[in-house]
Amino acid sequence: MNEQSTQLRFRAADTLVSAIEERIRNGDLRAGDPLPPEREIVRDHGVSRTVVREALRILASKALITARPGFRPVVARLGYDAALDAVGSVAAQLLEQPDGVRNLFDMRVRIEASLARDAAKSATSEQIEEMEAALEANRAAIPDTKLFYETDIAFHSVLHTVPGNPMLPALHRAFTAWLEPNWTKMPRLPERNEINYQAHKAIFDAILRRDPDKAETALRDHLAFAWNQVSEIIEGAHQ
Amino acid sequence: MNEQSTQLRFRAADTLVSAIEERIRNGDLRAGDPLPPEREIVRDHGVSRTVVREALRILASKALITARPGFRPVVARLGYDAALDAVGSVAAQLLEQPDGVRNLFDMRVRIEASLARDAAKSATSEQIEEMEAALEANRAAIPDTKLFYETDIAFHSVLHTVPGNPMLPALHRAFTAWLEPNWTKMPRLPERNEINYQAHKAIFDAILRRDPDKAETALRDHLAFAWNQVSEIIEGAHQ
DNA sequence: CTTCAGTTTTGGTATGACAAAAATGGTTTT
DNA sequence: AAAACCATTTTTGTCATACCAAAACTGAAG
Repeated sequence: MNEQSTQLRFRAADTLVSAIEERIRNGDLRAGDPLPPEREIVRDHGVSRTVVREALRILASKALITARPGFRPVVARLGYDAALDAVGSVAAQLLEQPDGVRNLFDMRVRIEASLARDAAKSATSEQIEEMEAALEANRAAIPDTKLFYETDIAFHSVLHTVPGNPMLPALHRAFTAWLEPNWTKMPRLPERNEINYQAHKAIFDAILRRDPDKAETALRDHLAFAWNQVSEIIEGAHQ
Repeated sequence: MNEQSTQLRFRAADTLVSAIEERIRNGDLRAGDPLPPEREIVRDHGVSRTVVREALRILASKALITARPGFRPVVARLGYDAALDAVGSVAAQLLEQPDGVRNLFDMRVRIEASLARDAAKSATSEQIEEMEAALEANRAAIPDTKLFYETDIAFHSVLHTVPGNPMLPALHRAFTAWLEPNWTKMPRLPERNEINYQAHKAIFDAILRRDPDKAETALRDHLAFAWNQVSEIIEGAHQ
C-alpha cells in the first residue's frame, strides 16, 4: 500500500489538483458542494495527507474552491469577481513595477472610453435614469469627501453595466480596488469634488445627447485630469 | 519550541506566504534568487515543514515563485505575461460559463478598438512600417491556412505595441491563447483568409490615412465578422 | 421544535522517516 | 588547467502518525 515512488516527473499534488478540477468541471462536484474530508481523499487517491493539503491550497489559490480555515472547503461558485480576486496578489506586485499604475490606468481609460461611447450610442432610458440618479447622488456628496469618493465610483460603475457584459462590473471593482491605495493618497477637497462632478455631468450630458465622440472625449478628459492629480503623488513611490 | 496553537483565525501557511511575499517585495529576495531550503525556512519561522510546503505551493500558483519538482524554487521574474499565465486556469473556467467566450471577446473588441484609434492618431512611421510588413506577410499567407492564422495574430499584435503599454501585448497573447481553442475549431478556407486580409488592409489604410473613426469601424467590423464565424461553432458547446 | 451538552469528525500543525534526485566537492582524465 | 567523473551530503517529495481545538453531528431535555 505504500507506493513511495518519490521524485518522478510530476508532483502528486498537481495530479490530484487535476483530478479534482476534472470532478468539478464534469459536474461530479457542483458549486456549493463541500469537498470530501481530507482523509477520505487520502483513501480514495492513495496519497498522503500532505499531498492532499498541498492540492487544496493550490485549488484555493486558483479560486476553484473557497477554504476558510477550520471549515470544509467548498467548490466555489466561479464568478468574474472571484476570478479577479484570485489575481489580486499578482496584480499588487505588478503595480509596484515601474509605471505599473500608469499602465493599469491606461487600460482602464481604454475600457471606459469605449463604455462612454456605448452608453451614448445605446443606453436604455432606464440605464440613463440610473446614471442620472448616480450623478445626483454624486452632486449631493460634493461637501463630503469620503462620500464623494463612493458616489464617484458608483457613477462610473453604472457605465460598466450598460453593455451587459458581466466582466465589466467585475473588472471595474477590481480596478478600483487595485488603484484605491493610490487614489486615497490624493488630497480630495470639495473644490476638486466640484470639478470632478462637473466632469461627470459633462459625460452624462453627452450620453444624453447621444453624442459618442463627445462622451468619449469628456470621459478621457475626466480621467486624464484625475491622473494628473494622482501621478504627482506617485512620484514619491520610489524606493 | 512547540507552539501548536492550532485552529486560530489564520492559517500558518498564509502568514508564511505573506512573510515571503514581503521579503520579495522589499528586495531581500530578488528575482532569480533561489529560496532558502525548506528546512531553513522551518527553522527561521518556527513552523513545520508541512506548513512551509503549503506556503510554497501557494506562492507557486500565485506565480511569485517558479517551482520545478525536485528543484529549489526560485523567485520568479514577475512580468505581465507570467501574471496572466497564473490567471490562465481561472480564465479557462470562466470561459466555460454561459457567454464566457462572448464576454471575453467583447473585452477584446473594446481594447482593440481603442488601439485602432490610437494607431490612427499617433502611430510613428516606424510602427506603421511594422504594420505594413505584418500586413504583407499576412497577404502572402492567404493560401496557407495555418500560416495565415499566425500572421493574422502577428498583425493584430503590432497594434498592441503602439501605445507602449507593456500590458497590452501580454494581454493580447493571453486573449489569443484563451480564445485559441474556439478559433481553431473554425473552418478556415483561403476564401475566408482573403476576406480577413482585406479587413486587415482596411484597418491599415484607415490608420495610414490618420482616420481614427474609420480605423475603429474597420476593426470592429473585422472582429464582428470573425465573431459571426466563431459563434456558430460555439453553439455546439452545450453539454 | 428548539436548545444545549456530549461525542465524533475533521482541519491545522508538528515530527520523524526514507527514497530519489540534486547540489557539492574533490579526484581523475584529457 | 579544463572537462569529465564519482562519492558524499543536501534537499525535495512523500508517507505515516499523533495531537489539539474547532466544527459537525447526535440525542436528550425543555
